[in-house]
Amino acid sequence: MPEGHTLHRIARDLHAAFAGRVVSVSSPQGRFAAGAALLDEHAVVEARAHGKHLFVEFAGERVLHVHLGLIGTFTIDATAYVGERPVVGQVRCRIATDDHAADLRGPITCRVITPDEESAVHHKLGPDPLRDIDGDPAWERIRRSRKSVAALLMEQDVLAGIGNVYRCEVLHRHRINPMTPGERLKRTSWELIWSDLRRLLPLGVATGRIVTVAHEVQEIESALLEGEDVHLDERTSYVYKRTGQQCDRCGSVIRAKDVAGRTLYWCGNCQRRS
DNA sequence: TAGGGATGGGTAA
DNA sequence: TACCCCTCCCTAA
Repeated sequence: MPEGHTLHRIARDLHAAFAGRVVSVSSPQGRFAAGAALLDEHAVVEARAHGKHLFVEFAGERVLHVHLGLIGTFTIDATAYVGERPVVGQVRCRIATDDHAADLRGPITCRVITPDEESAVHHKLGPDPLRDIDGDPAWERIRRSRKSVAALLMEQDVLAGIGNVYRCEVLHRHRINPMTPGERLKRTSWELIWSDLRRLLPLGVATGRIVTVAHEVQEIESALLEGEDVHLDERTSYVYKRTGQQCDRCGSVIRAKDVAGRTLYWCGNCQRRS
């Protein structure tokens, strides 16, 4: 679930449900009881995301900082009735009003921080395609590194919000060899990557899914332009989790390799650009 | 129906 | 490098 688009979508939904409202905050599971007590019966000012980090600002200079990790989820639902909503599973934190309930499960980070501490988190993150127009700070890091572009795209202090799916897919979309060292990546290649991520991530926010295949990208973009609801039943990718299948573009067999503990998928035949 | 792997990343060893 | 968070989805039976 959680690459950057997921967190921005959650921030958007939390903001719509709770901004300007006094909320109840609890920890049904118990592990966040002390933090919840600091936020309970305070007003939500704003919810925002930077990369995979989520911040919910409350009145009184208190900020809820959440990172979902690999398995965390944060669901926001309109409640059909007033009152206590049944707790299902291990709910670390619940934010609720009379008409909405948001349940956080399985996060790697859930803590209350100060605005200064939030600034420190932002400071450690690279530019986020959903938040920043200028990607050059990432390029300055990449062009000085001997690590592969595949590794660099995953480093959150280089570029914030990109995970394994977007990195594999964006490199395939532009025929870039994932093993190219950052210092040998062409500036034009970087510009293609950055502008493409700026295009693709908002589609992820809008649909709640990672969309990278051209005909789906176009379908969703035109639907959004028309203000229509977007409906996608098929889950497709060019290379992600397609080991052994044929590359749509050249017919070669898609390969997989563990790169720094994560599975990189790519086509060794048509991804040759640097 | 059970079991394993993953769209992450910090910390301990 | 191993473990943890303990969810969700997919596959094998």
